Amino acid sequence: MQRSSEKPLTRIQKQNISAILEAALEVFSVNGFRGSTLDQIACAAGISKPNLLYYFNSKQAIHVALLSELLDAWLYPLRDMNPNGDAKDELMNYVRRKLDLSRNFPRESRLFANEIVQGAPRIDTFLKGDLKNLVDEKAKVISGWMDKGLIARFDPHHLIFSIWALTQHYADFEAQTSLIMGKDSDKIYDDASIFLEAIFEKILA
Amino acid sequence: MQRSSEKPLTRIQKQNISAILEAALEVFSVNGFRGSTLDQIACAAGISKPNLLYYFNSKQAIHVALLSELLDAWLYPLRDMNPNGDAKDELMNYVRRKLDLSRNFPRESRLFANEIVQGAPRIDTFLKGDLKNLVDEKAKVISGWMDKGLIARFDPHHLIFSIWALTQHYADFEAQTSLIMGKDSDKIYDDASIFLEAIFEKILA
DNA sequence: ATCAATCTTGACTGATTGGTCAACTGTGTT
DNA sequence: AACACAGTTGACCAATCAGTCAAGATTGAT
Repeated sequence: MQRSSEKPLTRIQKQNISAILEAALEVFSVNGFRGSTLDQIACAAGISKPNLLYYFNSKQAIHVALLSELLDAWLYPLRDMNPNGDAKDELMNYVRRKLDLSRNFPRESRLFANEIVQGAPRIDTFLKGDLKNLVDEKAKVISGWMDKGLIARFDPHHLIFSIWALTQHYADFEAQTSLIMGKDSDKIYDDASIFLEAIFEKILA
Repeated sequence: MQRSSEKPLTRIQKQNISAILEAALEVFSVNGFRGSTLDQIACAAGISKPNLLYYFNSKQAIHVALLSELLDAWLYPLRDMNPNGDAKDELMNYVRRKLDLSRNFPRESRLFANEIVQGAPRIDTFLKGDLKNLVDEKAKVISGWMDKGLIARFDPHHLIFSIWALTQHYADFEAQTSLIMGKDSDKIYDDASIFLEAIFEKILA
């Protein structure tokens, strides 16, 4: 089956493809690409391995499909930052939305983290293309806000990186934080939300 | 060969073991545990695979040896934080030392990150044992500083997490930051150092 | 020089895994 | 009912990989 064709999907196709992607996300985000097997994914999706390969031609094809789905959602909150909005509100809102993304989609965050930690072999064109452009653009916006004295002056790129680092940490390193805190991650996110709100309030002031 | 015996190591043993660990660090930190092969490690170490297995009984044994080496170095800067020192200096110093660790030992940081992202299967006893104890102890120290009004009040655990997140990000996500900034990572670390210095100055005030 | 212990490796093995294929079944359209 | 096509799978294959083994090479103490 060629997933590139333009025919509308049948009921069974929709159902199986989404089951496969859900299963693959679960498996890839825990074991990484090389550490995951098609049998695991097929089993988790409730179908046979040949049937899985009927919908996706290769293991890589599944991985690519997952990553491209993810990258859109990933960019959205930053893209949505409004240059004409209130500087501090826009940034605080970005922090909140990014933390919500970690809370609600930790597997996606870990899938992405796995990919970057290992040198981003499959998404470097995305990183130095779409992502770089967007970040450069928003860094300029933030820099403009700093020029007007609406928020404190810092390197805007590193300010963006710090938001990423602080919010993703709770998803990517959840195993660590929850073992150290001895709490389930939902309560940790509640505290994290208060903490991040407070420090960014001070940073931006 | 049993690595548990107490005999002193020969010249050849020292040489080969350190070559193996160096090679394994390089390979594991890029490919993860399951993504790395003994052939890769043996080749990088300049020896044959059976010879590698003469020094370490299994792939896991190499991994465990690397991780335990790493965990000591990992704890050191936090353990070294002096309860009787100047609160702000001690914390700023911890940030600096942690960033230096990322700059000078990015492979170790990525090895650790790989392990945590995948749920910390092999080091959870360390996390909820030694690490938790140390973090709890230092959180109390920080909390004491906050009580005395020496630094601003926050959840001390999350303050520690934020230092980890911000400093490790530059090692673990180096692929991302260097592609977006279009600079080599050494220059990025110079800017990161200035940025982190500035924001923690504001956070702690 | 000898000899025992250490060190080294080519050639294997058994298990796992990504992917194929031919044959079979289910679906929906006429 | 009949038929074309979508969907499904057991059995298989070739490649890869962790780990073994027996035989040979090196080392260093005497």
